[in-house]
Amino acid sequence: MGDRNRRIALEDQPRRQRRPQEKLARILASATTTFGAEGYARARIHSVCRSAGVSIGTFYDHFENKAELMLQVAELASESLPMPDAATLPQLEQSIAALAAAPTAGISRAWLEAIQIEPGLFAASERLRGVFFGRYTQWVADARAHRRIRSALNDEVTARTVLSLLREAVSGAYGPTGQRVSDMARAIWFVLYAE
Amino acid sequence: MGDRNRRIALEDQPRRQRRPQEKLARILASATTTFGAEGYARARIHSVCRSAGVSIGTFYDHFENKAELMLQVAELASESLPMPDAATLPQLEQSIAALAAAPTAGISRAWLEAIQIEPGLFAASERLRGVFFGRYTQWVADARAHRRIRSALNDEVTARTVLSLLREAVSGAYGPTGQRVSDMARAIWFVLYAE
Amino acid sequence: MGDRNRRIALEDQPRRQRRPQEKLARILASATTTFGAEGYARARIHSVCRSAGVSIGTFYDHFENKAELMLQVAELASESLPMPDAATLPQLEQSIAALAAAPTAGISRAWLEAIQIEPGLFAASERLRGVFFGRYTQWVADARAHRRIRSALNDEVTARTVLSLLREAVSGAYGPTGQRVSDMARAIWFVLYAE
Amino acid sequence: MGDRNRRIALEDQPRRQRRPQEKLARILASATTTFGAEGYARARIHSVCRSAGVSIGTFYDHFENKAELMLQVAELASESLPMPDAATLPQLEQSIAALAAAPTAGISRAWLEAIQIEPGLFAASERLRGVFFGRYTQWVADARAHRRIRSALNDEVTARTVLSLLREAVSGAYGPTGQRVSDMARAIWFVLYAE
DNA sequence: TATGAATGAGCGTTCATTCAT
DNA sequence: TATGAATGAACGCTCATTCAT
Repeated sequence: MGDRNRRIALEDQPRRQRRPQEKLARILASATTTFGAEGYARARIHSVCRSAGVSIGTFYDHFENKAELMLQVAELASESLPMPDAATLPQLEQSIAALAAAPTAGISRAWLEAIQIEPGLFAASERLRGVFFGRYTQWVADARAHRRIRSALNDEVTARTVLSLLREAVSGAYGPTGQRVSDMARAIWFVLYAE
Repeated sequence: MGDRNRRIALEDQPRRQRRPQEKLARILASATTTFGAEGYARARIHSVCRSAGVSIGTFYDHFENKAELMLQVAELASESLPMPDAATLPQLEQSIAALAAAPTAGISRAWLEAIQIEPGLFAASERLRGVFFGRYTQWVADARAHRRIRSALNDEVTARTVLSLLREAVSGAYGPTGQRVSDMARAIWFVLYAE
Repeated sequence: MGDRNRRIALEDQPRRQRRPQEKLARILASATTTFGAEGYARARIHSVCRSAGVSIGTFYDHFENKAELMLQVAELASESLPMPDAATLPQLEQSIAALAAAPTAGISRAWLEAIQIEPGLFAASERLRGVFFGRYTQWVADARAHRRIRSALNDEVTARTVLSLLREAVSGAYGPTGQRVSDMARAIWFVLYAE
Repeated sequence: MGDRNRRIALEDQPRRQRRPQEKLARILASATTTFGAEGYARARIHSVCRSAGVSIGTFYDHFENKAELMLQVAELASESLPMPDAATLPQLEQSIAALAAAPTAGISRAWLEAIQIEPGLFAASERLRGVFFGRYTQWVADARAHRRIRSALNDEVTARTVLSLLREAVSGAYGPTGQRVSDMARAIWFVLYAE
């Protein structure tokens, strides 16, 4: 029922009623979900458009091609990605659970897939990598500074480790989400604070 | 005897007309390389067959479809995957470097991609996950037993962490391989042995 | 008076908000260039409008569709097309060079392409053909009368020949323009005046 | 009736019955007709395949893409194009009429369209141009030698003129074919032999 | 009168899979 | 048993045209 009504409702809306800005946002939101759920190659522009309530033509008014959509989705995800709160282990676990439940959860894997397929994404991938590693290295340094930790694992290696474990936590295909998140929270806690 | 000689002669030839068993092996080897390098979706059956020196028809005599090929490749990789040698950090690093250079290096990511795309692979993925986690949990336990370590991180969580970091080491898309391997070796060493 | 001044002021502006008449003229000029350069099918209404400084909506207020634009461009070109000056060979060559440099140069080929694609243009093409052939036959007759030539090639055939060679000269895809123009000027001179 | 039966007949044929060579030939024949009738851009691969009785996949086994098909069609047309017989005016007219009735008649215009659209065809167009001009210049020289003609129009310019007029004759969009062919035959005769 | 965001049919192309030989 | 030519659904993307503002 909801589905049918919704479709009718959308069709009943006059052509220009929804604001342009909103359309772009809806495309990005839809793409985030779709790329996250299906990966890059498998995600179909058609589906992204349909679930955004937007025509294919409109999509191509906003994006050059599929690769550019992926790029914008990845950049949006990277900007809006909050650093997990590592004050206590329960808080860390909660932060990661929130990350895993967010629409951006699968974007990391989709991005890894995309940069392998699309040569044009290479430069951007280098840049995003730098941004991410930099932010996480800082985050590691800050978290440890609070506790005056001197780990055997330096901040850079720890950051790379944390990123890898976060990816496992939020978009791992293996095992029930709860267990995964909990396990990875422990692991991250350990690499952060064990002396 | 003539027959035998002929067979031997044929085996000396670099391609074609070898025994069926060998064809299957060549397909699997070729698929391992191809899936590892290109990922699941991007890999083309055509390419696998060509680089195996086998016709497409022959391929479909041995495998139901692309998914089954992926499954057999994954199972072969899981069986033949040697446990890294974690006696010393340099040895661990060397083991991981060997893993990264092996043809199976990219299979893990290709598998993750495949189980997302092919619904029929779900059951197998559950099974393989069990096998892998079990083997690595045992490996962790053994490694720690040698050193009488009592880590804050239990063996199961450590195993899952190690697997995630190994994946990052061998098929991460980011950064130069040497640095990646070296960093991940340190991280794995740390989660294994820090008390 | 204020009104008048304002209008003048507006005309001084290079773009936008001029009188409707002028918009139509700008569209036609832009379309002439675009069709000439790109051909009919490849030319995009979007580009024509943008380089005319006119919105797509305004365009469709003036023209039913792409075919009608082509028609008006072709008719404008046929009306404004000056007959080459065939008093002397150098003058003929110069006239043709001017034709080749004019924005209308490529219209002939675009028109040929358009009447093949758009069934609705058939009637107009018949009419334009009559106009063209009539004018050129007259031009041939006049040119020959000046010199009291009695060619073995009658005026109608000569006109058709001249038109074909002019098309080759101004929009031939082959060879450098200068050579092409020079060669075709000679050929036209020959079919006009050889007895 | 013929049409229906034909279609059924084709469907009844087993998959591999028609010889491979024949398929390629059928594609080329179909493409020649289609490109000739519709031009390059308007011709649809789909139509070419359907009228060749071949699937799209098969088409792409034989040709890289649409541009390569056009190239092969153009080269085939250029190879098989017989030089018109210019012994007498009636024979010349008959030769041109045969050219106009041949499937290759429209290829010249389609080719001109294609090289404008496809950058990859540029090199080939230069080569084909050289071949054509060379062959026609020789043809002009031979024809004139038979009659010991010394025209005011040199052989190269004449060849270019003849090519332009032949194009007008065989694929001109204007006027009934018979008249067109007859007119152009006269014009060609004139530029060849008038002293 | 003027705008340009929105539409979607239709294009060229790919590739897993089939089956006559 | 082995082959590879053949298939066609499905993809990413274009652009003439419409219509709410």
